Amino acid sequence: MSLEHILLGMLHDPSSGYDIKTAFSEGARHFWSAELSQIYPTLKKLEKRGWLKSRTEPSSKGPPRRVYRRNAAGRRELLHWIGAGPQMGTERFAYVAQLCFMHELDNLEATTEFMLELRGKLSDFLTMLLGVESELTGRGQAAIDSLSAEDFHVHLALRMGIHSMRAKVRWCDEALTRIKQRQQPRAVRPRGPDKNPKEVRHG
Amino acid sequence: MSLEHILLGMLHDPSSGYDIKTAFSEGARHFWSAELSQIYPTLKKLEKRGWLKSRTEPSSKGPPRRVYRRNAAGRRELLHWIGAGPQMGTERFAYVAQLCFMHELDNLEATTEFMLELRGKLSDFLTMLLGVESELTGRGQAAIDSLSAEDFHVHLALRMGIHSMRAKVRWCDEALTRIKQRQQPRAVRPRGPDKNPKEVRHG
DNA sequence: CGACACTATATAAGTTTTGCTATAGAATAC
DNA sequence: GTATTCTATAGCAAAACTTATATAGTGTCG
Repeated sequence: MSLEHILLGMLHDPSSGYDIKTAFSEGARHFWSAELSQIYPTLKKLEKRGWLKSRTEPSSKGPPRRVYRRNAAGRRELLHWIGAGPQMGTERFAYVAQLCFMHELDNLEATTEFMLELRGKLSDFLTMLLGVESELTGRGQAAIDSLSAEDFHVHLALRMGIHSMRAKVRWCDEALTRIKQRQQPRAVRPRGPDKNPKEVRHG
Repeated sequence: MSLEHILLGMLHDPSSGYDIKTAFSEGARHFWSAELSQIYPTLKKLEKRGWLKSRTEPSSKGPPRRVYRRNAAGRRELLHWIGAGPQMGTERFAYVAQLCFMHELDNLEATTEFMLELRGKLSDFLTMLLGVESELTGRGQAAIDSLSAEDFHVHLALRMGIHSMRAKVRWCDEALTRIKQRQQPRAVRPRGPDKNPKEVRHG
């Protein structure tokens, strides 16, 4: 189970279930996410297994917090997990399946609208990730060089989300171009080698 | 539930649970996947709900096949799903979490090894996707222009996987470069504006 | 002909994840 | 002063998903 190990990894610094949920809503969102109703029982399970220790802390702004922290056994388990090599889970993208099936609509306008909406969402996500990056590395290459070992690795991880989102936004643009091209199949091809075109309008 | 709708989408052409599993193992793998033990009960559920019809067919190489096909009600449900706009599920990448936590190891050699192994796996996946693409569009732009509406949309979907995988392979390369840079922090920066370097080895 | 691999369907058992609901103190808005 | 929102924990039901196992016909290799 990956969530168990991800919690172990996050609990180097002590934090509550609520803190972890907050982390998933912010920077960590590009690689994992979980609901509170999954986080709380998992924390309990990990403590029962002897990988975490908890204590209650008074809170200035709400009910008392139960703060968990990883112990030596938990660290051993974490190292075992990351030592087992990259874990490749199944990637699932419902929107790609939706796109696949849009041929049933028999007009490309719906596909265009779909891709535009998707582009907006992906682009918003990219913007968020770039914001997280500039918080981390703000002042250019010099700041990147002086990151702590932890932030260096977090930054590497963040770069994956940025590369991936940028690629997906570009994919949307490519798709929109292909759709336009298909809607006007008789248009001139830019800089084609054919000097005697036969399919051009208004030749 | 997405799997239900994905099965509805795939069952324009009649096929068995086994056929669908095969599709998930091949081209469709870059956007969804499911086990037989999840596919069979879902097909039954969809038939009970009146969205699919099934019949048994004799098979030349094994026990009789139960072949499902979407009906008009199933098509309506599918169109409703794709009309609701892009469904953005939670993306989960255990390997990015693993990378995040590798700072605990206090040496970058493990990180290098990890990224190299990951690069290999991602690159293999990319190769597979490019193979599927060339089966679909083999003979260049002309072949792309003459795709059926269905294959056109499938190709758009496939391009997402290709863009995304390519970006991830590039991310691995970038990460490996950053790691090297960090291991030799005193090396000359290429084409820097500083004409009087102070931190360069061997002058 | 027996072992093995492949095609095909099916179910049981268990895990993982989501969604909804309840409780409750503290801060903020109207 | 009441309503809403934020912080914080907890439990339950249902959905989604995985792993393991069972059955059975068919072809093939030795």
